[in-house]
Amino acid sequence: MSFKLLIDEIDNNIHKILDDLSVSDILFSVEPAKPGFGDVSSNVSFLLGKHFKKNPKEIADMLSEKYNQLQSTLVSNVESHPSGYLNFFANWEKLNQLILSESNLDYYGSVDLGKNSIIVVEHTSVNPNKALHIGHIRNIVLGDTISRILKKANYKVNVLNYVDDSGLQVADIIVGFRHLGFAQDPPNEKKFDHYCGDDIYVKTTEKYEQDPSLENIRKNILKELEDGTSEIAQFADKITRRVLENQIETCWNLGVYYDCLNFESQIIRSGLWNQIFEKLKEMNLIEFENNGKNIGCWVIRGENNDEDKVLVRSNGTATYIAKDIPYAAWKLGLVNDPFNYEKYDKLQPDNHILWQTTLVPNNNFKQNFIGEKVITVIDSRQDRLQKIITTIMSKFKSKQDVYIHLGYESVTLSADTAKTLGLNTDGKQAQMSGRKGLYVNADSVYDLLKNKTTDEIRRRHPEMSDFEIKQIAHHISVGTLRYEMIKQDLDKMITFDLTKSLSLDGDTAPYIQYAFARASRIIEKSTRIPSIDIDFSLLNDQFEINLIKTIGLFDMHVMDAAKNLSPKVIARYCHDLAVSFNSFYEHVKVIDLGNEKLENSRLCIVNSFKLTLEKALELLGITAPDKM
RNA sequence: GGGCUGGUAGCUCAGCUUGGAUAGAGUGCUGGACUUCUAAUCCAGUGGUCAAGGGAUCGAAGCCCUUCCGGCCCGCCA
Repeated sequence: MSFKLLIDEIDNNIHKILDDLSVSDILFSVEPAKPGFGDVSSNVSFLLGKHFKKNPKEIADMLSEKYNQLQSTLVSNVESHPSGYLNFFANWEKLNQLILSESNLDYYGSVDLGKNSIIVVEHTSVNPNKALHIGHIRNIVLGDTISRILKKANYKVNVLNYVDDSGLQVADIIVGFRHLGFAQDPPNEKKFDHYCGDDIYVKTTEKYEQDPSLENIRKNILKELEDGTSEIAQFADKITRRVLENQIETCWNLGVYYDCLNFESQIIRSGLWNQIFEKLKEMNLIEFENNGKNIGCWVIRGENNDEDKVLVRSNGTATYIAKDIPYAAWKLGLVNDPFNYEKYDKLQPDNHILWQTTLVPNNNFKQNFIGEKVITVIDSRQDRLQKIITTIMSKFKSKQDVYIHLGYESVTLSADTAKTLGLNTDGKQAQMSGRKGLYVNADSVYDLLKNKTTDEIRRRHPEMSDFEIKQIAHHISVGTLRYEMIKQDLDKMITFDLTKSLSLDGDTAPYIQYAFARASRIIEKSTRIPSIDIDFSLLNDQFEINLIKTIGLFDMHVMDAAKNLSPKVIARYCHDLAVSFNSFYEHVKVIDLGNEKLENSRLCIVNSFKLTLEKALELLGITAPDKM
């Protein structure tokens, strides 16, 4: 609680006044004010004006008069604005102290939305037959950021990555390895996932057009993958594990970690589908078609104008969507867990244990990764299928909102970037396609960013060691990439442009990180240890107050972001913090003032800013270096 | 054809969930600020029929309806 204390006080007092007027059931707002309108505003006069059929301004006059007679701790004055708004001015000497003290605590910004309940977040979920491209990164960064925010909102979060290791895309590269003569090891120490995606997958897909007999081979391989016993299946398993390892390296490099890897092949072989199939039949959620175009199939009826969806083909096999249902049910703990768990071969860089499912019996302690609620991060092209799963899950659980599909628009390539990949689009943006080789790999974007930032740092700091430069360049590159992926709303398409993505000015992570580095530098140079044992009355300059106010808004933004599953709220908050600080920095001197008390007071703000920004950036998975 | 979704400054986007003040950022362009705590910065200027039309409201970028334009989805593929 911080700025929220002021808002709560005002909210309570307005309620008291309304009680005196014998008015209830008015849902007025009490919000941080726009610049120039005090510190907090309320629209209560408009709503009350409606109630009493009076001019809002008259009501505001009456309310401000009544309010000023009340006991206030944190409000110094209330004004009625000619527009009808009620504007509150804070007692900053007191609020300064509250906010600055609070911001020094470890849990600053934490809110209790989750009440320590368990929630599953599934993201990434990429076919292990290629390297991660920039489109996958949006999913991964979104999922990771949401997980971090939910943890801050007091949820226990289980992060899952569903590895689709038995689909058609995997079959494709196996065709390449086994029938088109691709060597098992990549040339020139190329990363294995890049080799599989850039070379084998693309070229194998091209060959299908020239040689239709390959289609049959592919079909057979797909079947063997699902059975899982043949030599081919074992070979495929080796290949997909190797690709997966590379993909996970990319994720780890971006600061993304998981709790458990789930393998589609194991879900299929576990027999979970049969349990679910019976349950669907019992609950009359699916129907057997005796005639029509889907004769002989089990279907789920389409809602409003949607077509019926086939779950079980007339030959008795389950379709893609059907396979997703048992997994969704597993995540919610609606089926008996058929899995055992073992540790992933490598330790995650954050030292957090990564588990993976296995069907092989072992003596390990049984892990538990299910949740009372599930969030599945998948792009919005799957809205329709996800809606079917959402409906089924709420019926299984007899509860709404237990399964949440967090959809987002996909990442496309700008016309210029498509051109550099050999596709002329007449100035239009282009959908990425793994099949056609039309994508930008995440690793390459990272490398380009790192080269650029390394040059920049070297230019600014000729004295720095290569090791230090590389470390800083890493944080800036990861920050830049992550920030670009979440700063806009989920329903907005991201048009990725290689050149523009390398921009480090303006509304970017480096801008924010730079503000942090400036703060670090002030504290370092002052040679004093920041403390909250200061004279708060000295902090009354508009730039100081504005910065403290922004620091005080942290928890409210965390709440907003968690409630609405909207990570961009935190991105914008970090940017706001940096803007407030940069403005402060340009106008207010901190060290060498010849006034020890004032210097201590200002140093306290700088330190609070630094601590708060660090926590907020952590929610975005971004690290701010002390120098850059 | 049906469904979902977007349209706000030259460009990229906030604001819309919960209607109310002067519609905000970044970028671009123009000009200014580094012997000073790092100029990856700051300050100022420029730039808007909030896609169009209608409706309900004292009041609409926001709510309802219609239309236009863009994107995506609609297989016994995954």
